[in-house]
Amino acid sequence: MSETALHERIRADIEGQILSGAVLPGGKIPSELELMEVYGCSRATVNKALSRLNDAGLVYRRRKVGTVVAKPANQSMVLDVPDLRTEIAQRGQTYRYHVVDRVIRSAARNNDEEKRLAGKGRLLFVKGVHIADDRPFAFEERLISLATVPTIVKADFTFEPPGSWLLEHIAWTEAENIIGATAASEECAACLAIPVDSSCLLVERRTWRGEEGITQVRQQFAAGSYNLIARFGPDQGKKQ
Amino acid sequence: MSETALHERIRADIEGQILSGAVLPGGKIPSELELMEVYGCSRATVNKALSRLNDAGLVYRRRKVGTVVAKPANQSMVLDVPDLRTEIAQRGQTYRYHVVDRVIRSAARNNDEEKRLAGKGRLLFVKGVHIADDRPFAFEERLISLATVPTIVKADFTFEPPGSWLLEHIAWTEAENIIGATAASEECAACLAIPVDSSCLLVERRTWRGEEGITQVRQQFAAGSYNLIARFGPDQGKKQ
DNA sequence: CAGTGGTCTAGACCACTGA
DNA sequence: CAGTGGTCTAGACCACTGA
Repeated sequence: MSETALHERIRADIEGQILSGAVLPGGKIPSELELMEVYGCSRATVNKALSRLNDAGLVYRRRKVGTVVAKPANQSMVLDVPDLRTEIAQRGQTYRYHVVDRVIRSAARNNDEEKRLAGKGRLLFVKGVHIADDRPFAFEERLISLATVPTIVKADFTFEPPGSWLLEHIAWTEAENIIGATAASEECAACLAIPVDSSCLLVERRTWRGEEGITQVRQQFAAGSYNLIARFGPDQGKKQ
Repeated sequence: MSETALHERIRADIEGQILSGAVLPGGKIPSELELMEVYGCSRATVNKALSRLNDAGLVYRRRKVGTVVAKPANQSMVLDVPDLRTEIAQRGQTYRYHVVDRVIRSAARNNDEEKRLAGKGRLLFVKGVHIADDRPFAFEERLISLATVPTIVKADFTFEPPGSWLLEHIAWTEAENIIGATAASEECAACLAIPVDSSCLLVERRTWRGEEGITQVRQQFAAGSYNLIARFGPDQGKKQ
């Protein structure tokens, strides 16, 4: 085995040709048979390289036609949505979560979204503040489906905030984030120690496991105190 | 060949066991040799299934140890960052871009970021407002590297806004978005027809082609008028 | 029909790493 | 040392699809 695998070298070669513009969108990549000769390897190896490029969306492949460079209509970026406790710890700050309110209740009768989340069970509502180095950092209101996550009623959130607890105990299969701005309500402003109506970053997230809703959460951050970062680049694909 | 490929069936089987919680994080997936017997297939086939799970971050694999279910630390979502003109058109609204200012200048001497973007060339600065159905929608300040994109000096932005022009004419390989909130400045408030200091969603984006900077842009949206949406789900991975 | 990719097999040698 | 994954080969049959 050489330093880097051959299939990886082939993949990088072709990716380079695409990104440098040497092969334009719509342009053809050599067929697997041709690449076998160029690299003096088996078809399985070039197939692996081309399949990865296909998975990454850089090319598409069709029988008889061959492998073609895709158009960069690809405007999707990768947004890391980290656990707040983890993120604050990584900054070297001390983390604390303060529970403002904690109630078990049924879904509101006039709220279809809550009813979908609750299913046939009840909801745990938790309101709290994330605190970094004794300064309030995020105001959070969260609903959790007890039908999906019954064991969370025993959790102690002064020890571990509900978001982190859920991450440790439940695998989600689907999530949606809506990111916007809002003006701080009186309660939010009091919790974050900022003036009423000042500008806040607002993140609303819903997560599911298959068809079952797990949680929905609304987080507010004082403007400038926190940003989300989304990236697109060639250094993707490294995990764990 | 059956309806779905065998490697895909194996992948889905194991994914199901992970997502349902039948195998917990840290739990072991059978070795390739064991799975060969279970599914009565060759090692290459189970390897392909397990490799895809590894790429997706659901498991990690180590020699001698085997394949282990990863902790769901995997909090990366896909954020679509669409072209504003396209997005407004898709909503069925009429789109217009109003140029507030347009200047060609050198990088500011005390601004390292501008100097990196400019390289050895000058910068095109464009300030403008995106308008949907005659209502101001976004306030935008943009710098474009003329070293990288010299032909943009001839573009008519009343016809096509600079962001859309760039999308049509330049392929980028890397992009970074910083998403936060801010309070509207006097100028921004005037352009968006909102009160000074009201809450705005702020998107700052930089794009590169290889090592060369293409553009950096700062867009502000009145709170509530626009949201970004990021998703994670099983319907990912379909491209083109 | 003929070219191209999709998938699979049976086997091989090797690298890494826990015991 | 022994088990496990990483990679590769040479070959096979098939499905799809443009000409």
